[in-house]
Amino acid sequence: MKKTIFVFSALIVSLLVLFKISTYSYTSGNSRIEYVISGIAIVFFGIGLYVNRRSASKKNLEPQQVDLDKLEDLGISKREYEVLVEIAKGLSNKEIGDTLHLSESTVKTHVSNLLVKLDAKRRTQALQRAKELNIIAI
Amino acid sequence: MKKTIFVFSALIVSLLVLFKISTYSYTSGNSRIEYVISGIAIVFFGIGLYVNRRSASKKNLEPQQVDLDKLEDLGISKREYEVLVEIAKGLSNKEIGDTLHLSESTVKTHVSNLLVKLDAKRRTQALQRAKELNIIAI
DNA sequence: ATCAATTTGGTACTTTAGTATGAAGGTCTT
DNA sequence: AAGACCTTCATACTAAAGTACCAAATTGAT
Repeated sequence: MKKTIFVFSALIVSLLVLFKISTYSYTSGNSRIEYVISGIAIVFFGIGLYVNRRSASKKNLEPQQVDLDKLEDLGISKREYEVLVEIAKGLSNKEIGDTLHLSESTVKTHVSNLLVKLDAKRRTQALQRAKELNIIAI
Repeated sequence: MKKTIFVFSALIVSLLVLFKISTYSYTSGNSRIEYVISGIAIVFFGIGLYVNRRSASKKNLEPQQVDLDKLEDLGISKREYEVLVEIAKGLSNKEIGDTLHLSESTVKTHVSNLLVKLDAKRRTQALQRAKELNIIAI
């Protein structure tokens, strides 16, 4: 939350500076108050833009972030999830067994359980469901 | 661009209203100018937030746009691409045939050609390659 | 009109994928 | 310790997926 602290600090400083400017404007000449107000409006409009740009760029990354809480809801175990990730890479059951040091039989068991838990008939459908549920990246 | 028009209209109206308030504040009593300025700051900060929220939600959709020029480079025909899209939805060859009004044989032919053109051994690997090449959404 | 590529479809075959069922060891909780 | 769940693996089977050829109608460009 470093960004939040920075933004709020900037807000407070801007507020103080503008208060002083407005006070100065008042004592020296009133005809410039409109300009000061315009300046304040522009500055805070810019700050509003900046703050949301930060949070927006965050949100662009979040959709590719996995929602690991949903795994518990779906009853998907760690090992099953590991298999799911390898499926997403386009590997066959045999290849998944090699990379995770499992027999093809075990992989098939995990895949079968995944299909039930993801309510899918095929591994491609499982991938599509997993993407919908945000439990795998991209 | 209806949103842009609305936002700028709101900006102009806010500006006019705040100018009148500030003028009134000035003639009736100067002690409230700080409050007016604070109000202006908050309002324009909020407008800045709103404007960026609109444009941010637009940008979230763009990265999932397909790069159709690459299809020519890869030699993937229209029909083959249609089959690829259905594969991404998790459909079986039979189901793809039903939705595209093709026999399962034809779908198999298209899939086989896709696998060669995408340099994949399986349909799941084809999906992963297609995502890498940005030729399918999500 | 001809040639190349696309689209469609078939048969026959091999290879993966997926189901069903059983079993055994490990872990964690009550 | 007993029960529940996870993990591992096996066998036997069915169902898809994928390959290899072949063939014919369609389309697009030269």
